[in-house]
Amino acid sequence: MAVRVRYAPSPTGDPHVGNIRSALFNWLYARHTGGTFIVRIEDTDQARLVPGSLDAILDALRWLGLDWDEGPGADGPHGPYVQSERLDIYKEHAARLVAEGKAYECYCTPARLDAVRKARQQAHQPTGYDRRCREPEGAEQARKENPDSNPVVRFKMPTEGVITVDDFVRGEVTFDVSLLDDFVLLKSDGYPTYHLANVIDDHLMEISDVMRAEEWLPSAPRHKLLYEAFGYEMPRLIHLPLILGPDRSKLSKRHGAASVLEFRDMGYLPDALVNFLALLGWSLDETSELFSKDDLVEHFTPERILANPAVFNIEKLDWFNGLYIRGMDDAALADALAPWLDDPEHGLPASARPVDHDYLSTIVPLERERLKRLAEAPEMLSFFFEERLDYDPSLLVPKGLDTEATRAMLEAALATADGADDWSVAALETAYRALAEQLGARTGQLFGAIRVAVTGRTAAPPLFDTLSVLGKERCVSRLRAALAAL
RNA sequence: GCCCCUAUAGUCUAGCGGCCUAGGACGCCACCCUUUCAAGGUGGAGAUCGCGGGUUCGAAUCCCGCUGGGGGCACCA
Repeated sequence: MAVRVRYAPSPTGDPHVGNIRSALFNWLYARHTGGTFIVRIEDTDQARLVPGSLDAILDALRWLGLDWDEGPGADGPHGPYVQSERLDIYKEHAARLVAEGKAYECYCTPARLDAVRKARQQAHQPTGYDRRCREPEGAEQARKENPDSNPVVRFKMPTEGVITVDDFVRGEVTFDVSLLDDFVLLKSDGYPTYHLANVIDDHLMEISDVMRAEEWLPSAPRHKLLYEAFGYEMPRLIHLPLILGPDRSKLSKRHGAASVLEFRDMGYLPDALVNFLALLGWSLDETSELFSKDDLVEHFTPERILANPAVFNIEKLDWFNGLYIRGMDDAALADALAPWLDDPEHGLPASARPVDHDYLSTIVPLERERLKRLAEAPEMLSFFFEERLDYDPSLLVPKGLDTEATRAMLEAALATADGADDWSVAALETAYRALAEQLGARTGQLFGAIRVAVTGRTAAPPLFDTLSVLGKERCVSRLRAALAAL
């Protein structure tokens, strides 16, 4: 049977990493099997819709390279792929269940429902609807109490017995049906609940495997009963372990960055994020952990999905990102860096923009292995571009030397620079090593002082590469400025 | 309160009855390389495999209980 899987986000907020990990696993499974990846928008909660969030979700998918075969902007045979455009379908199906005696209208008010819930909890009973409207008398009474309200449609659950659902990751999970209540299928505003819309659409869209987060496992028995009520075959269920924050609760906004778009904006590479996310709840073997997207497509199988939740460890993401940055060639990294440097808000000062691409290409080899995130570039590379350096002059004085000795050293360094006609890395190194010897200074002291003078910082790429890239003119004037500031 | 899932180092994980004196990775520490910072290399600390019972000649691996952690219990998804 052809694999047809779906990612079914609801446009109620940012595309957070837990959600997108579900999208990734579905996508990987579809691509691994040559199946179909569908994006379906579950916008059935009118109250919680967040404008712009649909675009944000689709942007996140595009950014990560998770393309869909059917869904928004990719029409297929089972559309529309937006649930708010399928309302008639859900209404018909709900009406069918009512006509068959498998569902019923309920007129109870939220206030009453709330009271029932509280009373049950206090009585140490499972919370849930008391089924008043399931009997004609109860419904009649409820209708009299609320003559103006529209009813909801509730599903008639069996009142006893157990139901076993088969989760591909966990095996058989058994629930006591008597503990489950008659859940709502159709809301009073005419929109379906998740349970109804999901079951109908998964069937109509011929979904073969439902891969979703573990938080859905408790509603699986309801879904199974719904499939049976409609006479539909149930897709295979694959529940993914949750992604947790450092405090071990479900990862959310309050843990800091949770939206995939935030990670993009912090300068993480999509492939690094994908690699990292793939390893949260899935692994291949003892040692493999470096996976390109193609590798993942080749190796991903649901058999290797774990059952236990995973804590989101941003330090490992940082490591992955550094690894992927180091894996980029000069041209690719320069291209990736340019927009960050040219960004009016977080990039280089206006006077340094736009960056010269050729110049940037010469800088890239020096900074590649120092960058963890692209967003660090403006701060890290600024001294290559700014005219005036702003730093604490006391940094110029090396350990073990005083101001006067430093001055003498920098004057000699300036003279050497001034007199140099070969500005290559090798020539510079030869000249300055000779100078250190001539001055009786340790190389660390001399080079350190020059480094601060020329970069404004104590930590920078190798000195002679830096000088060479910076060019003679800039170095000479910075050495002069340093002497003036001392 | 009721239900469900889960349990190997701080974190991600390998392990599916003997190959485990428990392997890999991030992080941490040390050393090497070295003009600084990184990167890289080498080494190290860190897990009584949550605890207690079984089953078995033999258990991290199977079973049960407990405990911890998480999730669910809406006219939200």
